[in-house]
Amino acid sequence: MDDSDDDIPIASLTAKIAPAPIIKSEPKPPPAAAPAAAAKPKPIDGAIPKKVKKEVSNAEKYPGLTADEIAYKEKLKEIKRFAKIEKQQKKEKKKAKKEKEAKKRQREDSGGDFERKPKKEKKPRAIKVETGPKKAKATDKTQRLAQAMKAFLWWNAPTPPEGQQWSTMEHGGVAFPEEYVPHGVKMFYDGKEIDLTPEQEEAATFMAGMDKNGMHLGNPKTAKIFINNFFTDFKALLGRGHPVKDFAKCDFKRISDHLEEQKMVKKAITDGEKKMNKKIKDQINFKHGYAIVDGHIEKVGNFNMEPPGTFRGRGEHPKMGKIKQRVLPEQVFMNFSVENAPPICPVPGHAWGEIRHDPCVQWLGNWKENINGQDKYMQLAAMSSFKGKSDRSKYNKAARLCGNIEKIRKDYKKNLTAKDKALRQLATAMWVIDRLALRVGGEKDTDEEADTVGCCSLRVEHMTFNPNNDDDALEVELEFLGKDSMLFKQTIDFGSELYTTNNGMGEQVYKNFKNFCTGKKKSDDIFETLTPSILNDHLKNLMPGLSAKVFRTYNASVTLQDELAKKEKVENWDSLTVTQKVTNYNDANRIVAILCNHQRTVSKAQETALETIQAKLDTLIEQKKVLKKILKLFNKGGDLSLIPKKKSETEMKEAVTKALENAKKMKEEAKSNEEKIAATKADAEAKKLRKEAGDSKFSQAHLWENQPSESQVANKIQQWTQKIERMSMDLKNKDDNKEVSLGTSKINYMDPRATVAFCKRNEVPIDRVFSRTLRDKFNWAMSVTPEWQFCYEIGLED
DNA sequence: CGAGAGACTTAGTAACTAGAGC
DNA sequence: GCTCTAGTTACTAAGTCTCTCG
Repeated sequence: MDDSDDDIPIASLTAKIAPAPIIKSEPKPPPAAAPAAAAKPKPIDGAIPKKVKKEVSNAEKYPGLTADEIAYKEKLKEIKRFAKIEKQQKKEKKKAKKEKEAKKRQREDSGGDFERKPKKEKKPRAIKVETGPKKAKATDKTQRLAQAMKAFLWWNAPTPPEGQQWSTMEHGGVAFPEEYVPHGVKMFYDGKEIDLTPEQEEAATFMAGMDKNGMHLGNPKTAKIFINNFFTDFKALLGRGHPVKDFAKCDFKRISDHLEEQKMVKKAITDGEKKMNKKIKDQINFKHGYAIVDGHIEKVGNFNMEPPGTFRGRGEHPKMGKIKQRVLPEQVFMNFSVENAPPICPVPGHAWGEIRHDPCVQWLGNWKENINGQDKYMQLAAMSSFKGKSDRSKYNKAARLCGNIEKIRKDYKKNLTAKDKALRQLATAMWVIDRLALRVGGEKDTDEEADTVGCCSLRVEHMTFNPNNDDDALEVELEFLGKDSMLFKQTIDFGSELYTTNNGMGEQVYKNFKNFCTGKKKSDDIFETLTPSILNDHLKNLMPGLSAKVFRTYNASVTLQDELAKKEKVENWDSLTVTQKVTNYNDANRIVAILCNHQRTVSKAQETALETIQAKLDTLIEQKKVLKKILKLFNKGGDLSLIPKKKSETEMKEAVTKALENAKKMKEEAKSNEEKIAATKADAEAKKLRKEAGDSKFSQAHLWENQPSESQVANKIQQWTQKIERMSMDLKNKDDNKEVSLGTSKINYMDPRATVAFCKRNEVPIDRVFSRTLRDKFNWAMSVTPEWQFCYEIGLED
């Protein structure tokens, strides 16, 4: 890893550049240079501006070339150097291996009973002389930065002045995506080639890159919206009087093929190039990925400016497909402390739009996107102190709800039967938010956004009374699209024990809903008197700081804790393995995820994978039947020559090896793009062949090349029984969980301290339930005792 | 008081990568 | 040692909630 200080932007930034009140970047290149530069060969990856000093010497080395071309040449050189070193290392390794084998052969040739070389006499171990402190194990810069961040325990540090988030803050600003480099591949209109300007070509390329079977174009309804929006923006780019008028006549096939080819070229990347790319990525990361806040290193969450493209709104978003424009530095605001040097604008000839020094907000950068006119922010990462503090106080607030929940439930229980309709609606909504864990559901403009709802915006059409035609039941089917257009579809039985015992008031809620829906149109609001602010204001009166979303956090955390406690009470709990305990934890997690309606869409690939497992399972079952028949032959003294034999696999194996070797060779030798594409194609073919060979092997795995013995057959039957059992369990698990997303509740809803305490009580390593990033995000929660409980008292900590 | 700006949290999906399994 | 898959991370859309302003 390069440790030169030119890639450390922050600590040395202040020292390196004089503080300037107005931000200006390097002088703008003459406008005529821009299109010319675009036509130049594209650098392999994000071009890192070289030092001025180096540029001068390079300019002498390559007279007549532009800076970009020089940078490109230099990069190529470096890649070649890497490749050379790698080749050399391989050669040496091979040589060493050869020598070792030769020696081995020599020993074997001498009859195997060779005389061992007399062992060299061991030198007496030198007495270590302590020369100073032990040298730390070599670590790379990323690791050292991670250690530095870990060393800062914000929960022990003094807090900034009231209302302020920080006292000093400096950072490297946002990184911008590379300028668009035209590929020159034409689109066709009505069978004819169309010339496009780089800007138009870029837009056409966005469309060409869309997955035809993806979530936008794969669905006829959304595809129509997407294409309409795209084409409107595209036509605006083409200008008035342009021959392109009808989307149906547009053909982007050539461009999509070109994109496919580019992907293949990228796949055929050598190890040297991979290393080079990683190095470049690291450098950008060091430059923009860290901030210094009140003297501590903090990780930045998002420092890459969102690149232009098509807007991918979810569900039936009315604006999906519109072109998301490229954001220029002039549109971006930077926020940092006044005494620090401003981040350098990385785009030559441009400057930041505005400079702020506002310590009351967390954001480092801010810009507006052109689709919905919404603000976007550059912020610190989830593991930072900013996020950690707000996360902890979120969970503590939810814990305080433990001590207030009885009072709140009493309050809405009383109001459920109030004479005032508004009060009854308020109480009913509170019941829904508490018991069904729905979001509050703010008002939405369906011309601008997808039509999704939450509690306050529920409409009559979302409720079906008596869906099962059972007049005695108090059942209601709730069906609507929630956040991210995720379907919520549940039949609520208000008469069930779940909603009637412990002051559940299920029957009353059912009555209220019936009452609120009568005499209304389908498109009318159920709670016409209620808004999120009325609801939240009321909640605030019951408990300071309380809002609707706290109920989701509270319910998720309490549910997790209760479910875990239930599991830990099982008699044989202590004898369970760590893996079994983790499975139990995941089961509890799943209950929370279902409560919060956290879903994921099953992708085509996942669906195919499931089908493959099912097919394999079917094969195994068939094979077991065959094995049983063979065993019968033994038992009944039948003709053993009838036992089917395994066909030779050698030929196929050899073909596969040959194809794979050939593809590898092609990949290594590929220089031009055409060769790289050919290599990737050959590789795909070889892998296909290998898969076929694997399938064929699997289909006769139960057989033998020679006649088996009875015990061999019996053994195999036992093996197959176990295999079938394992595979069906696996399939069932995968099928049950394919649509539930466990991650969201783990990241946002369940108090991490409950998980940490569970792990400590049960000697489950924390990394079995929290990934690296989650452990970093929840670093403040790691020190709790095994007895820790999610309760009112812990909420009083801050 | 309501609308909307502004700030921050919550969310699913696409892309990437580590490590289990052959 | 290599591949494939499951788990993880990056990305950015879509919510909630507070505060200000007219």
